[in-house]
Amino acid sequence: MSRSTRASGAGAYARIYAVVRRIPRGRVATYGQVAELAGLDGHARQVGYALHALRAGSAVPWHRVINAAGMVSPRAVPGAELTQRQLLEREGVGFDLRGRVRLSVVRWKPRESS
DNA sequence: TTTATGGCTGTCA
DNA sequence: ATGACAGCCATAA
Repeated sequence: MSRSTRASGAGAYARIYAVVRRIPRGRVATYGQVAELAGLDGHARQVGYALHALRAGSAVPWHRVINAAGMVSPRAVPGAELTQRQLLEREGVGFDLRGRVRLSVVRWKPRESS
């Protein structure tokens, strides 16, 4: 890091992972929400990239992070969204007929002690 | 260094 | 309610 340490540095990733890791099972959070909690308020996209950088085996439940529409993003890799959906369903997250979750119900609420 | 792309979001029709 | 467009910004090449 020759460049000075700033909020938008590589440390941002660790912060994002920390937030995602805090998401309890059976609950989901939107990219924008995670970004805000990670201090990257407004940089929802950055969260998506950080999660994309993760690899299988990471302790980060990336599948619990979805977009503001309440559904998994149609990533470049076909089938991946189905995998995320299955993981969520396995945790008790109910999906809509259109493949959307009820954010009003499964939306993770930080602050409150689970 | 610049260029191109992207796991989004919010607004308008 | 859904569908389409533009904007923002960091990462990777």
